[in-house]
Amino acid sequence: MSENTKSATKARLYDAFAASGKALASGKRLELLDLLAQGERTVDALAKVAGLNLTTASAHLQTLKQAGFVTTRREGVRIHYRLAGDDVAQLFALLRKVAEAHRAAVPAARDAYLGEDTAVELSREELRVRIASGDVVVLDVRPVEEYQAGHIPGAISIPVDELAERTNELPEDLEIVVYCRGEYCVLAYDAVRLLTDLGRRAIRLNDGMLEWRLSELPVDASDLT
Amino acid sequence: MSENTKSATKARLYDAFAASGKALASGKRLELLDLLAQGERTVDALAKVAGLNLTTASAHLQTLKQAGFVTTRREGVRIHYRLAGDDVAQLFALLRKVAEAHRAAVPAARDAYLGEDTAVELSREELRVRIASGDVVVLDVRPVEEYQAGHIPGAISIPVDELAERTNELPEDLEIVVYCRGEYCVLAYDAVRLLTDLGRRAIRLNDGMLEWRLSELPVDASDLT
DNA sequence: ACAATAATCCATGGATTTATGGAGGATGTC
DNA sequence: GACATCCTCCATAAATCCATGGATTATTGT
Repeated sequence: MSENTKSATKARLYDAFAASGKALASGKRLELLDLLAQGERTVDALAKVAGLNLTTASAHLQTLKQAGFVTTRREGVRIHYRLAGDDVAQLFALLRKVAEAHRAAVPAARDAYLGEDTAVELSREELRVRIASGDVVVLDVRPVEEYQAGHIPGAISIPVDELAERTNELPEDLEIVVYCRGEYCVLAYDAVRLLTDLGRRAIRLNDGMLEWRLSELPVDASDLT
Repeated sequence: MSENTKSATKARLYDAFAASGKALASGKRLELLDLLAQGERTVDALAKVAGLNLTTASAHLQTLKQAGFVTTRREGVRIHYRLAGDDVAQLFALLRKVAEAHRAAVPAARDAYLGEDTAVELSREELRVRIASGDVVVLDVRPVEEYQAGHIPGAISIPVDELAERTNELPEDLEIVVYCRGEYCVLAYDAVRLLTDLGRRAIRLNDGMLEWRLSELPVDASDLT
């Protein structure tokens, strides 16, 4: 192999890796990955939740598919996208972690979005202990589909936008541990603020379903729809 | 916070992550990361090794710096770049792993570059056992600077382009275990082919220094400049 | 102060990417 | 078969990225 061919094939290999890197180079695509990490979804549903034009969403999903991050499954007239594997979720989580650790802009953007919440949080391990001892109730505030696709065993599902009128479904004497998609998901922050304002004892889980799944803790799924 | 502001701050957070993702979106930048994972280097040195115009290399390094992946240190007239942390190397390694697992183009490009080598390889654990039993010699074929920045304890340094005229430095009776930068580094492949042609018993370590470091195995460094 | 070296900054043209309408393909319903 | 639905493909204009040459800044040596 000549030196020229060699450096050309080398470039091709790095470019092949970069093709996957490119898929991580757009905020919208990361948002789609974040949603897909919760379970599979149709193009239409993803577009709506992410606030994207259908065509644009489809194009981004094609890019993710090219990168090998997602796979598709046709069911009748609609196409369901899902993550190609746990390693993809892991890569996504690590990208966020590294970015937060080394870029000042990230914590700033994070606080602007989530609210600069110094409130106490519970770690996964603490939560498991307290579930076992039975002195807490676990609340999942994600949309119902995501709860059905997989949730912490024993968790109650009340999507955050229904929470105000459904607080009566929560026992009054127990502390409420709230979680949602992951470390940067706003839903649990909002829910804790709402519950606290209503005089309930509510606390946030450190992170969310993404990290729970990645640490290989048990996950329950509903058979409904 | 209004719904509009909220979705704007949400977009800003995802875009902040994507800014780091963008740094992974170019083959040249990945090549620079790969080099930096071996130890710090000046802009000029990086440009030469990666075959880049100085200006272009500098621009790519700025991008990596913006992403938080590298930091700089000035020493007199030159500026040394280095990885911002082990987590960056980990992210890089995971990107490659995920890309290889889910994109057919990657294994193809890999074989084209490295040669479709079905030869036997040694895992890190096997190597540690055989080092302990003393029936192998470990050979580092990376450039000397990289060896000096950190190598497997006990390894001999002979850069691959000096290997042909320096084989006499290797003991004749022992099997030679060769390693270089990492899983996709061509140097050890070339070295094993060369040594085998010369009638030596040579075998490749599974991967290289990158993975050795990430698995927190002991690393030696020379004090020589 | 002056020159030399290393790296960054700036301007530019060419290639890619992104968002978005509109056309077209696949599937299911009537 | 006609039609509706969901999604992808195509064309296009705006924005961004990439490589490169020339100017500029920071540091060291004379």
